[in-house]
Amino acid sequence: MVMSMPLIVNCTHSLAFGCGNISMLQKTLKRTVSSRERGIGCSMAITGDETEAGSVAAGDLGNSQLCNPTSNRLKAESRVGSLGSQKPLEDALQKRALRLMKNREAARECRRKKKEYVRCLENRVAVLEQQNKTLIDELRALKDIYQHKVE
DNA sequence: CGGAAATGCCGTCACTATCT
DNA sequence: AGATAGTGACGGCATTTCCG
Repeated sequence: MVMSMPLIVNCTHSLAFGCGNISMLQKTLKRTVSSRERGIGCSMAITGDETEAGSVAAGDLGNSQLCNPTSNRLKAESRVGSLGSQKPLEDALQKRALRLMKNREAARECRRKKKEYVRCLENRVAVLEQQNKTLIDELRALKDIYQHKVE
């Protein structure tokens, strides 16, 4: 799978819309644009052996779960169910709960991997900077020796 | 010391690539 | 074609840092 990483990972979200339908629409529109605008990326393959066990918080449920318990999709699913018996509704709800749970775990894993990837890159930068420093010193020493021989 | 800004983490949604 | 996994983007909340 081809993955792209934004160059700037963190950003502060200063605009605060609610959790209602309008905000969801705005969110969706904004997302659709922004995800296509992004052209620059870098592959997220971890090539180093500098791995580290990520500190993943235990799965306590967050706040935003309470924010929008009935999304548009759920409502649509519920509508389908309400036309017939109760069973399809239950199935839809169960299916949604399962999907959310899986996605929650996937997101956790994704973040863990991303952090590990960033750590690897940082380690690599540190190693390369050290190597660069060493090589510069070596070059300086050799130049020095050469200078003395010429004289 | 209190409020604002910054940062970190989380859950969710939308989208895409891949699998079956 | 539908199911699934992975991930970017977003908003919300908690905590930390900064500054008047």
